[in-house]
Amino acid sequence: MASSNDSEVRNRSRRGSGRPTLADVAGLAGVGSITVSRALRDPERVSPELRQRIAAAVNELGYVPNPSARALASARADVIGVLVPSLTNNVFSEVLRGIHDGLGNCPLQIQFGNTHYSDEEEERLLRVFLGQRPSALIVSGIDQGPTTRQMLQEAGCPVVQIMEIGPDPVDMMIGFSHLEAGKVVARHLIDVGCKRIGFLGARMDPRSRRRLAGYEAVMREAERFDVALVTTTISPSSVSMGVSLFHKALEKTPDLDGVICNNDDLALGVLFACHRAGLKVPAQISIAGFNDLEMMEVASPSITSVRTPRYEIGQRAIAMARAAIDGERPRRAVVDLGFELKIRESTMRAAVPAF
Amino acid sequence: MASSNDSEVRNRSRRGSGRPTLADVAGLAGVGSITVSRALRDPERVSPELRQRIAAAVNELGYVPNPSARALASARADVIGVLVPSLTNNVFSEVLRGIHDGLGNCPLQIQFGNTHYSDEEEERLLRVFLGQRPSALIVSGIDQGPTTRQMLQEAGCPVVQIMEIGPDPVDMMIGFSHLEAGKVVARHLIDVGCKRIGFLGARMDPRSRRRLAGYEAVMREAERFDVALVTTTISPSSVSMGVSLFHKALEKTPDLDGVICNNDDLALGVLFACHRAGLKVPAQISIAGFNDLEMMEVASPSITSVRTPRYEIGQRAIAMARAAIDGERPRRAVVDLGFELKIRESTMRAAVPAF
DNA sequence: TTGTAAGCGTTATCAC
DNA sequence: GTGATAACGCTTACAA
Repeated sequence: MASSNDSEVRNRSRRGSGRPTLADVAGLAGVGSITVSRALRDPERVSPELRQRIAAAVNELGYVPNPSARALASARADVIGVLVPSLTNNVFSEVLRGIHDGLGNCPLQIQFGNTHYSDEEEERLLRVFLGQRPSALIVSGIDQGPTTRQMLQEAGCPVVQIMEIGPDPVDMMIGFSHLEAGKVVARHLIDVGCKRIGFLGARMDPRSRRRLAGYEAVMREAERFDVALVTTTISPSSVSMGVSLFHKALEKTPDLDGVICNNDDLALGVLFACHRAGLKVPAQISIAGFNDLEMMEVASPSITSVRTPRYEIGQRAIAMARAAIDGERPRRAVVDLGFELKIRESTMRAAVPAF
Repeated sequence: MASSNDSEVRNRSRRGSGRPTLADVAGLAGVGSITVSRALRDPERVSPELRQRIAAAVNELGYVPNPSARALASARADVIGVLVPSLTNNVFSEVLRGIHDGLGNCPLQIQFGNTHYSDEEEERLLRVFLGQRPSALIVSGIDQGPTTRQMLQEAGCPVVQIMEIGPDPVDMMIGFSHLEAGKVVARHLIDVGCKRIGFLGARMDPRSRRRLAGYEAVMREAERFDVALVTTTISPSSVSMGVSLFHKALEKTPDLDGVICNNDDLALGVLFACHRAGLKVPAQISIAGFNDLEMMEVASPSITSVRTPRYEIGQRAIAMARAAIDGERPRRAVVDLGFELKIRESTMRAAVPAF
């Protein structure tokens, strides 16, 4: 009998879930429970023979490890906390999909939090997450408030900021430059000969504002900027919001011949509004969106948009986090995944000479 | 000194996270740690005076409870496991949003799993979730495999099946009848005078199939059913898939004058395809979708669809789970949230006499 | 109402 | 390579 008193102790116990424990497996396999623990976590460190006996016992008992006990004993949970600002926005559903897929079948769990674009909520959720001693944290954006930022810095685990890049990462960053993206779209509309290029934006979170800043910079440089061309709202983005923003814009600037939308929902709304109003796209007005949702390519006309690497951001954020957890730590790494302007029918008109 | 040796023990400790514990709070407040535990979980059971001293100590120390320790000691985690088949599909993002919002700020955590429409994956994830001893489980659909169903039955916690209703709930159910929804749309297109009504479907998960069955039943009853009218694929749904399914359907049945789409993505694709082909909607062809995404109402023409209570399903599923956790158990409850046909321009043509 | 004692199931530590 | 022992931080059971 190699068995210690592990299992006897268990028999006397008054509480418990009734499910098999490490000690039960150990008893059945005739080894100490710590050996079972090792065999499960790092099989290399246990002799092949015991390894097999243990595997058999695990199978017979249908043993499933208790993650709470593991977390308590090791002072760290196999959980990655993920904070996103929205679940409605399909941009973030694709990020989440990338995160899930990036996980593969490694034994890490994802814990989501929806901040609803609120700094206070982000701080609150972070506090909750930190209470679990997560293995890593993934947060959206680079504009955390001072308290949140400090909490992240003192989190004691890898932190990945996603969606955007900037000069001063808490730890790691992965995304692209929204300012540049805004510039590229604006330049494109100027190149195809648009004179009065409007900007439509909803939500206007920090990333939206930076895309707007890119637009404004290019427009000023071309001496075409006009505040009346910018129409925004802090309300959430939607296709119908695209319709109403477009109507507002037309009221202010009836001579509009190009519209840059802060995302594809708005662009689709503008397209529908043009259909209804009998405006020819792109002959009378050009439309550009942002994110390049799948539908942009098959819309009629197809809509120019900026392809953003949403899925990749999620997937690689997890990869970076896992690498950091495993000790391969290129800390303070900033990864620029770039973006790609997809030029489509909605902006394909012959360039018009400047005068 | 009311303090026991709690804190002294802690000082000798060799492990630990360095973060304040219940015992530290107890020491500072001059009470036993169990009193702090009670004060935190059920303030009513502690005298106002101690309650206040404890609150002060918690604040001073910045104490955050350790959920692993709690879960281990109480043999149950404050976690609700949620299994959905997809994160891409915006139907489920709205369910998730409802779930999050239904939670409010109660101290329950959500653990998501994405089954990717796979029974095996569902079973695997369920096994993982069960290992955490969740407080409740929410699963999508009513077609779990036998193993999964048995695991759910033996889970020992409330189980809510969502999205659909059926005769034999594991525990609780909330959703609506997809068969009826399919029937209602088919009847509507017949009512507006369509003769050759096609059905377009992607993914074809069990709910899709039941909507198709509803369509087929009504079409047979009207003696208009024709297998050539049904065009489906097991590939995921998308707007571009709507375009290609529509092309396929037109090849088989060029006399198509109505299209019922299994969801709104497909319907949007059909609308775009009609635009490109110069087909007038609804004059030459009627289009109906499913789910009533926000964009259906502002599309041009606006698209008839079936409004489904996705957000409500999520929200009420959580409410039901919470009620059951709290012991108010109307077990084996089936809640039918219904649906609503939204008739819009895409099917608004004068009814044509039968001959 | 409050406290004591004894676990919950696992892992870190150190000895063999 | 393997094991006994003592935590990990909290809650249940029972006593006062």
